[in-house]
Amino acid sequence: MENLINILEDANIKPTIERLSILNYLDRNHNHPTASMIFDEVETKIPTISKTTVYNSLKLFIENGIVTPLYITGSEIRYDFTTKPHHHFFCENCGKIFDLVVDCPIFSKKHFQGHLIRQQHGYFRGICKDCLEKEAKEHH
Amino acid sequence: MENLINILEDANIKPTIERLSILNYLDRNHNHPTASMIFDEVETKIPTISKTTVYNSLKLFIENGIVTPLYITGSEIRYDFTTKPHHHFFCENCGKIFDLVVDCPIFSKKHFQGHLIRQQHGYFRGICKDCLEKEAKEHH
DNA sequence: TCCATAATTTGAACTCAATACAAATTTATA
DNA sequence: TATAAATTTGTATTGAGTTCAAATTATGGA
Repeated sequence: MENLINILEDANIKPTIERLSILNYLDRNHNHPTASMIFDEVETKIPTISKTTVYNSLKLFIENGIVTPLYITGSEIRYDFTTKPHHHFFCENCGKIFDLVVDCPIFSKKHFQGHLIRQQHGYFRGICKDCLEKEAKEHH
Repeated sequence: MENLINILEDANIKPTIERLSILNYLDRNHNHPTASMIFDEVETKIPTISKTTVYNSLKLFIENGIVTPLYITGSEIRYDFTTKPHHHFFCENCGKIFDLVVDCPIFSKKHFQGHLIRQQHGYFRGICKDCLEKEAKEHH
């Protein structure tokens, strides 16, 4: 938790109890949650917290580069505690989003064909390994 | 237009005047439009068309693989007349989405780390070449 | 400690893309 | 032509995300 305070302070964000709790959730859950998922869990610890605070905090985190928004499902934004760049896989069956470590030669470039690159996203859609195996078992 | 009829029939979609008009728009405009942009233009030719028909048609096109939905901006879905796989660049300044031709070694794989791949998306965010040049000119 | 100011949080109202659904219309089939 | 099926339409609804002013909390000086 001390570590999370430092992360916020390094990003010039005052570490309020709400922000810490949200960041703590993201730190413990690398499952690319929605704002609702975050709210539901944090609410059990801070019953007075509002959804607006969750959105406000996430916006702050994004603006300061410690969280990355993922536009993958098309229905809602997923939030990713920014670590090192990686790809994502979205299972159209179970809805889970997995991290994929891909050796991508374009990653890390700051300029490309004259454009300034700030963020890079690679994501795949399909059926995940787990769902494929379950399916195979059912048809046995 | 004859060509578009074939595309729909090959996808087992009855080529109604509404669907043809929507596909015709996507064929003429490779600027990754929103459903609203499509509706606004098609409405000038078919004044009775409804937004629901636009959404229904796009859904049909997607299900049959002739259109790809892009979840890039986070606020609305963009539609891409499916041709060959390519990456996208989203300019955070002007909002335009460009096609990027990238030599990507992962593209075309049908399986990856045990997952079945149906779609692959690579997109970049930043400031586009045009906006960078305008900015440079202003600061002269 | 007290007070004034600033920062943060809250909750209700609102926006808007997308969906649901039943009625109306058009098209296909017997 | 009549009946059924497919398509379109328009209204109502959903729900993630935003707006904004009031309430609360934190900060810093006297």
